[in-house]
Amino acid sequence: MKRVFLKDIAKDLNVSKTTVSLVLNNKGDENKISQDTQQKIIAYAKEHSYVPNQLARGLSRGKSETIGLVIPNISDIFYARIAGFIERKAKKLGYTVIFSSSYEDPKKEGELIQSMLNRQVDGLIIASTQQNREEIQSLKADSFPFVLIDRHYPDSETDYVIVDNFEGTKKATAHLLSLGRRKIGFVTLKPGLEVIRQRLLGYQKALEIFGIERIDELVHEVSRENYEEETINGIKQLVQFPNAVDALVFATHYLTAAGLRELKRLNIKVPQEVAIVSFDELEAFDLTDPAITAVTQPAADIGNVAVDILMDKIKGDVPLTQMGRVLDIELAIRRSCGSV
Amino acid sequence: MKRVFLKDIAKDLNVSKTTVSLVLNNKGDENKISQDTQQKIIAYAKEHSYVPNQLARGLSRGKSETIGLVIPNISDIFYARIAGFIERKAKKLGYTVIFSSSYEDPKKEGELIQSMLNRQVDGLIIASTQQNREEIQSLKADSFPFVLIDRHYPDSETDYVIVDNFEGTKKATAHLLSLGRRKIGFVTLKPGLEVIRQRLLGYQKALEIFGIERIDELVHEVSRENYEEETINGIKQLVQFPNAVDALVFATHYLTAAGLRELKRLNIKVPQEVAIVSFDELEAFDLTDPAITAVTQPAADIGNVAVDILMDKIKGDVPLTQMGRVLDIELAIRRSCGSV
DNA sequence: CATGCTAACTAAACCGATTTAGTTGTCAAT
DNA sequence: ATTGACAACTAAATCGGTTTAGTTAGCATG
Repeated sequence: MKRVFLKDIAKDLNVSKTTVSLVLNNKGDENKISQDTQQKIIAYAKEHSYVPNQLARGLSRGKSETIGLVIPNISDIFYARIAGFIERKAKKLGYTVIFSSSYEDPKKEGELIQSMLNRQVDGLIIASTQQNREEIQSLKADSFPFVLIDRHYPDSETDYVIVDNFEGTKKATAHLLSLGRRKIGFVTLKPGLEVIRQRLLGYQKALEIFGIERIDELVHEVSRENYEEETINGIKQLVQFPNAVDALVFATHYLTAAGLRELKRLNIKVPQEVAIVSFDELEAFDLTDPAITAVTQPAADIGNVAVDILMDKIKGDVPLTQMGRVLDIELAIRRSCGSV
Repeated sequence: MKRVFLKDIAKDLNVSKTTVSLVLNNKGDENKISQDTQQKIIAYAKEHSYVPNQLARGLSRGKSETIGLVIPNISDIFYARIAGFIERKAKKLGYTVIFSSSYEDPKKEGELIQSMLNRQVDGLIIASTQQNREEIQSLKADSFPFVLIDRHYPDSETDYVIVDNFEGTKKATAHLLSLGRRKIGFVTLKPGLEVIRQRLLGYQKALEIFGIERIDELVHEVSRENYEEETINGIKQLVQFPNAVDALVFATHYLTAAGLRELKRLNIKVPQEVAIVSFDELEAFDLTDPAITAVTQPAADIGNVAVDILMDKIKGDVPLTQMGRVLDIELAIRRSCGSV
């Protein structure tokens, strides 16, 4: 079956391209194209299964019905889940999603954003490395529609959808404290991301509330590139005199997995000797030994709300106001914290 | 900073659009544009950070430097991982990836493929619902570049990259048999997918090799939509007289997770009373209680090989021959099968 | 001095749509 | 018979590139 174009339909039906275009875009009535002609065109289009070339349409309309998704890593289940919700909702609204992973490289992130702009995306959803203020500011200056998710620039006024990271680790840590744990370690990433800073602050806040002295040595920071090895080393230190912990809070799901692996290797009983809580989770955290208490993030909401806001921006319905949405997290209490 | 176009560069430098286009596409030398002019143009482009509009370029060249990825579900860690590898490799080669999830709906899958074609993707990578032979055949008939992954149409000659599903469950089941288990159940999806059929056949083959009689009641098939509840019911039946199993093979990672959850709820000791093996895995399967023995799939290879083949097709280097690649799986032996 | 070559460029068509600014024909009202 | 209104269309510009098929000027050659 040969592909047909507007031109072909026009020629075959002895009408102009304009007429065909108007009819097929449902603007026949408002442009007073006769019912007769409309029927003819629609029938012909259906029969030859005409579909417009999106590149041509995009070029001439200046919109591509595409949104770009820039995330740290599509293979991370957290982002994969969000991507799923974004795609589903976007598709429902007639948009296609193109995505790229930055792997936390700010330079790459910048290139990805540029590349998406060249592809004329109508809007962007970005989980930023947070080292690209310039880029983001310039999007804003051009009033290009975009929404930040998961991570935002606290002192730049942009639209964003994030979770309450501070509250997350605060709640997690407080839960351990309320169960009587007193030497609580925190395994986290080296500073750089605001989300990570917030998680540290939440941990510290909980200690403060319970009147527990902060011991810097109990916070172990690992690099993203080499987190497995460094987490292993961290655990080894944290379970030993003089700062042997009785509980650990992990700042991400993969740190938790790496940490628990090492705790098992060391034959340390969880939660009896060391209780643990994870910020964010993997799918089988309810099946691990022990099941892992975790701060759960509302991936569906993040995705859906982000698309909602972005669509408002694209449609231009909303004024200039920037909307920040901070979603609540929940603590899924399982066995690893020692409370069950 | 205002966006500049070819036209602007041409006007400002008093040359033609043609010249600018040729130079910026590295065709200056072969078209005898003087070094002088070339320098000027390149410098100007760099200074004003010119980047071509990909829609326009795509429209006029008939290529979009985009590849489409159609998978059942981006939120499934298996596909998310593959997507990550595909994206990384494609990006390296200058391609952008657009993706869509079919959620196993053949009709939707067909629409997604069409929609991607309208967007002028240069090629497609598809993990098909396998209910769209027509669609796939027509791609082939048009000699449109595409590669099937994970699932293929066995009797259609297309390019594909799959894993050896048959061998996977055969190996898994044989392992259980070699450990002395004799009443082995199989929890799987209702028929429909060739991969699922292959997994069933592999399970049956292992039984045959060991001279064990097949008992139909030991195969429990669940629907995708309601797999959790149906798996729970299945487990309840499979651990009871008269067909109480001493081992279970699960056909997918999520069936395994649901199954293990129920086994725990029923207080059945794994692997002592019932050993289990999973086809495919979740990230924390080495941390579960007990750690789950699983057939592991080479996501990186699937993604990379698929892109390799697709690029060959797009470049047109290769003749018409269709290439099928069946990748080996491995059995990651952990505690749930009772051998450690 | 006409001819041919080549280096260095360019005009204009084209990709496949959308959209602006008309045009044409019919009919009713004056 | 003229005017105006309106229904039913359409020609051509436009989006921002790529590419084909030239053109022009300068120089060497017989």
